[in-house]
Amino acid sequence: MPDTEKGRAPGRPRRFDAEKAVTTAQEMFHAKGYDGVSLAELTQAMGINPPSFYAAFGNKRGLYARVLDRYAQTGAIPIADILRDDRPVADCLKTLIEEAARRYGADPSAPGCLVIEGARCQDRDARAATSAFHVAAEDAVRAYVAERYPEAADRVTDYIGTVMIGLSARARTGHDLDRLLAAARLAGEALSRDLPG
Amino acid sequence: MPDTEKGRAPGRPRRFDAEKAVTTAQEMFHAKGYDGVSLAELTQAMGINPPSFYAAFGNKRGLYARVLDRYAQTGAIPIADILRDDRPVADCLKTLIEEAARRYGADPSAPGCLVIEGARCQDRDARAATSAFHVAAEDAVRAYVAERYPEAADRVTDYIGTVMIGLSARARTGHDLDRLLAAARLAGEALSRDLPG
DNA sequence: TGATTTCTGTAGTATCTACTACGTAACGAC
DNA sequence: GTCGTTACGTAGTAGATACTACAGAAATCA
Repeated sequence: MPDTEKGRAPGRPRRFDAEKAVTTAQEMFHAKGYDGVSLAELTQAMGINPPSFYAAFGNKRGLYARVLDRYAQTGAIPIADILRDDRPVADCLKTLIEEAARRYGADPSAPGCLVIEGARCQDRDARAATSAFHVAAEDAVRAYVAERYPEAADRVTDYIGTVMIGLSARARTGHDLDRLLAAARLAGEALSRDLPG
Repeated sequence: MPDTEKGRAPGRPRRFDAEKAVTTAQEMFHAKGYDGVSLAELTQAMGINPPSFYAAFGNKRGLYARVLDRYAQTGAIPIADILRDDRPVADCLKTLIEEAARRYGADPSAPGCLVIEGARCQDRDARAATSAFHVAAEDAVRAYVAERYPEAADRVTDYIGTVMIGLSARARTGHDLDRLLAAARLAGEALSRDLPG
């Protein structure tokens, strides 16, 4: 059974790189949002025609799902690495929101969080797709806090979510890294008070 | 010169109440956002046809401008009343964000802040219109803080803005009043720490 | 060599969007 | 009554949207 991986499938070979196209799409969705990017823009940026697009990705939502997967692996905040069991909970949560501020403000051409901003589009399915990622991230935070502060877990998780959404939105309205970081640091003060270490 | 106010203008009288139509539009924009409401939906809800709409409001943005004006007078947070000179700054700012949480979560059919959410639509002109209101509100907060804490004004204003945007977004994703208020109260803790009274 | 499979480009589709041309109806003024 | 003015309903406009039917091209398989 040789060439199981590269045993060229029959049929005319695809002339564009689908992975590269997903990367391009990620940049566009991050820059302008799901609603702000039209299929015509996508296909033009990819250098292909609509039929090739639909053959490769199914539809706009299908491409968006692949973009979200890619973002989760390459662009999203590594929550599990930041929320450590060997350090104070409040410190780790502060690190989390400061890291969010840094990433959201790092690239002015892709401001904010792709997932958070994607949750605000008009397309139901696209919103649902982002929601899954968002819920997973929130659950991770809640479980982390609950382990040492069960009573505070819901409240703190809501607060963290509120701040991160706010930071993402402020990044999108053009606030620079310094201002985002200052706001994140101030937001962290509430955690020191609520989670005495 | 009698009847200057009610000296009926010549021509066929308008058969619909423009003010009531603005109220209807406000509810719709607040419920679904600027992009989420089409002209067809607006005219249908108003019980009129497109030509009557355009004669009365100019275009969709014109109507939105009137909605924003109305919201500023009837639905927005009375910032000037909340930020008092005879009370600690941190207390007033806490009251501000808690009042925001209350209003954003008060009506599930009109969640969040009309201005804040309007700033996230795809139409440039509509965004600019909301931006004016948003900037004015932020300037009021900044000036208030600066009077007694000049060094902290920018940072605190950014933080307040971040939290309020976050609260508005969370209201829109269905969080109830209690959760919004709890997050707002926790957010207020940072102010106590940053603005020692 | 076909036969089969898959991709590609041309050229569309229906539907939605904000917006309007036009003829008529309803008023006040005279 | 007629005139001027304004609002009205009918029926559209152009442009954008996501998406596709179809025929031909380029590969593997027999």
